[in-house]
Amino acid sequence: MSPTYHELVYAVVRLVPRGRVTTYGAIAGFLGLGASRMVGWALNQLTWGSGIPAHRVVNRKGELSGRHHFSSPTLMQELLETEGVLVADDCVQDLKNLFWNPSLELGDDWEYAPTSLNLV
DNA sequence: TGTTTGACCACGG
DNA sequence: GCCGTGGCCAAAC
Repeated sequence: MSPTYHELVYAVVRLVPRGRVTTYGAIAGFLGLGASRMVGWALNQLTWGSGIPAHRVVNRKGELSGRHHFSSPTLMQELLETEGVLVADDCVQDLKNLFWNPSLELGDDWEYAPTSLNLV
């Protein structure tokens, strides 16, 4: 079964460590989607049953652009702060330091594998 | 089947 | 360094 870009995005987001954040563009570029919007759209399909830490995905400015899609507008910030990520004015502080680069951490030869979905 | 939309990004002024 | 514009690809209407 060929994975859709949703599944690719989900797999990558699940691999984001606690206390770290990544960006839509990083995921899009890493997956070679070429369209960062698709990442956001894919995450829009997420539900709390998916077990995907979507709160660790922010836009390139570090702003919590997707907070409005959570159960509560402040939930995203709460989750990040719980993981030790400083958030102020809906923006991740010290994004440059907390940024998690998929292609750098996983390597350019990383491939989607169903087993990745079993990780939490 | 064609149009619109979307949790965005890069670029130019 | 901020603002406007184009592009990007797939799903929803």
